[in-house]
Amino acid sequence: MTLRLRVLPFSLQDTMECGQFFRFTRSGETYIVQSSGRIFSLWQRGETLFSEGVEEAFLIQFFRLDEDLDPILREIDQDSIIHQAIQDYRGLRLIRQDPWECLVSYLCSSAKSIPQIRSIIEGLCKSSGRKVQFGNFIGYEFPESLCHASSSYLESIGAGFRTQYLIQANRCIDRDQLRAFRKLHYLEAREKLMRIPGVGKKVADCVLLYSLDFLEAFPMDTWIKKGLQRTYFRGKKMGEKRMEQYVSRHFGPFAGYAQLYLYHFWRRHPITP
DNA sequence: CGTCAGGTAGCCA
DNA sequence: TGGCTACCTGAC
Repeated sequence: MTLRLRVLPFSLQDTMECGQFFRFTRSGETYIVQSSGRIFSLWQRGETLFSEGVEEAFLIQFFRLDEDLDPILREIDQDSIIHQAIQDYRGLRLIRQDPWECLVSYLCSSAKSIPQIRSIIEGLCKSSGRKVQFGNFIGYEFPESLCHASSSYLESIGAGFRTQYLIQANRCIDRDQLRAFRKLHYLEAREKLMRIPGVGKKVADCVLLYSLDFLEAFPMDTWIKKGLQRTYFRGKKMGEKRMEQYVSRHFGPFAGYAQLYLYHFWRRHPITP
């Protein structure tokens, strides 16, 4: 059965391909997505989002469709650069990921390109064994636990030094504990996440923003750093601390959305120093 | 063959 | 706080 939803503003392509989420494959105009134990397809025509294999309520929480995007964009629209990004990618939305899947994904992300991250994650999923089919597409479910993944297996799929992060994180945290962080204040939740081996500021902020509804989190990756330095600080060297304070004050409580737009923008218009 | 990558942790000034 | 390095590994 095909589901149709009218959504405005919404850009499926930017939302899927901006780098926040890894578990999808695209064929033509259609995306096959795996998240939270589901597998479903998505495509967009004009203002209508079509979907098969998933219920409406899930899509609404997945794409945060219950959140009115326009007022948020108005609020972060504080300068000409973000203004440009908003013009270009209006409808780019934050995806609400499963916290465990999100943590594991971003633990794999350090010093890896997106295709490499995806390949590690796919390897992990294959090891969990549970095969799922959707039309002609064969996928594998995200492992609930990494207890059965040996370190030699993790290395064989290219996890490298992230192997120990995965094994130790798996030992010390689970999905329910991650969910419980929602109740905390941002800095407190961040500090607790950073006690997990392999989780520093950047990964913590990704988990907070992409899966735990902390919209003030602003993951400082190298693209964003370069972009901020070049464009907002005229090439002047800035400490990371000052940059954090700046974006938090400049963009306010929805800074995470600003990060999403700027990141996407700078990846498409690479910074050449 | 060397360098570098969407990061973290550990050590030092 | 700021700065530097090693860490696995594959890509350029």
